[in-house]
Amino acid sequence: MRQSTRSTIIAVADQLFYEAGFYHTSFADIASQVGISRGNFYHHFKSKEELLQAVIEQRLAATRQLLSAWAAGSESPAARICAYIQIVISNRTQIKLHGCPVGTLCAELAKLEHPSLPLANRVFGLFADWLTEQFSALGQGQQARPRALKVLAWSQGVATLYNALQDDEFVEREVEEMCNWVQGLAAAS
Amino acid sequence: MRQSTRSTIIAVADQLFYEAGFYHTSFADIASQVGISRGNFYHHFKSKEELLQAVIEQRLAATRQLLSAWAAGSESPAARICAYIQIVISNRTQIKLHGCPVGTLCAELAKLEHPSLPLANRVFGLFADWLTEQFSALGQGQQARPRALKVLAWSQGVATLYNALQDDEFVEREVEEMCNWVQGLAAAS
DNA sequence: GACAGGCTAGGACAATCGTCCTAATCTCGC
DNA sequence: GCGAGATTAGGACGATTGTCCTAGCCTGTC
Repeated sequence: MRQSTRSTIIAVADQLFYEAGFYHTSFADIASQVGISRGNFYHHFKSKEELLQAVIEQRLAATRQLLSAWAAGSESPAARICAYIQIVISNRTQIKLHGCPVGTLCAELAKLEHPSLPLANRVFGLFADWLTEQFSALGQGQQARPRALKVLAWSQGVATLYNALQDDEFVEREVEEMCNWVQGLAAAS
Repeated sequence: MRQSTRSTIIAVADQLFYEAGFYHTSFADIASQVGISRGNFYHHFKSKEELLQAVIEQRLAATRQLLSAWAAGSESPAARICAYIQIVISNRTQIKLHGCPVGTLCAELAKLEHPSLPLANRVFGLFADWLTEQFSALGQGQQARPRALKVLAWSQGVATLYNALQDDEFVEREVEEMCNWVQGLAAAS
């Protein structure tokens, strides 16, 4: 049980930062959900910022693992890109309630002018680089990165609007169109 | 000078809510920028929520005025839709720093589970309805609303990613592609 | 020039925030 | 089973929050 308390704190903080925002989540909230006392925090993290860093680094690690799994699990680059696109569907319940975990955290930290903003933005970087690889493998050449960013921006926009409008058909329609577009690119190459 | 102080407070709060977020903006911040005392607030607004409502209602009024100006200023529906799309370019400096004012406020209020969230979402509704009208005038029929939401989501995604990645070329490229797509729809009808 | 009412400044208020301190408890090698 | 070090609970701290109260100022009317 050495690492357990620390990793539990990170997991709970991760979820609460997502649900309620970083700034709005207090140590009291996290402590009560973890089941530890408020003052005990500073044995594991010397500040709230250090906790945030740990949360983001855990997200980076989880994202790397997810991307590796997608890369290993799908045969074609187009199927891999569609695996990314489908995340909007598979996480729809959470996205409907709290938006995209990556986008909303980066937007909040930007407004707070928080020192960990560059670290948070690296999650976007992981997705962008991975998608760029897939579009390159699809034979898109110089167009690989622009198209990766297009897919990334598309998913952000869909998540934001889904959170606001709560329109299920909108999401399904957009996901289908986007997958069709990717498969069209694959067929043309 | 009857209404002036109240409207000054709203204008300052509007900007600060955008720059730093609603929750992170305190009465002390607003008061010091307006140049009034902190305790004097409650003569104009009986709570922070009432101030937020006034800010959102001012945004709704400003949005209606903007949309009317675009409707009056452009001949074709396609030109009107492109006027919307170009807002990402004309507001690029602010968007680069703080994201989209509409999207970031709605995302924050959703996480706070704030009672004014439905009111904030109505700003999205204004844009969605206006864009739907333009696509209808373009002869899109049943496709008008889906395409309006697509443009709305697109602008949200571009704003979010621009705020995170700070990539100027990305924005210019996306705006150009989106305008070309709209003009293509117009030519086909 | 007295008076009423809109407006303001300044501070008090309880609550909550992140942070820190200390003493008690637990765990484990010897 | 003893002692060192990791872990914990609980509370104190200064600062800040939204809110409220009160005494005074300003403006305009009779």
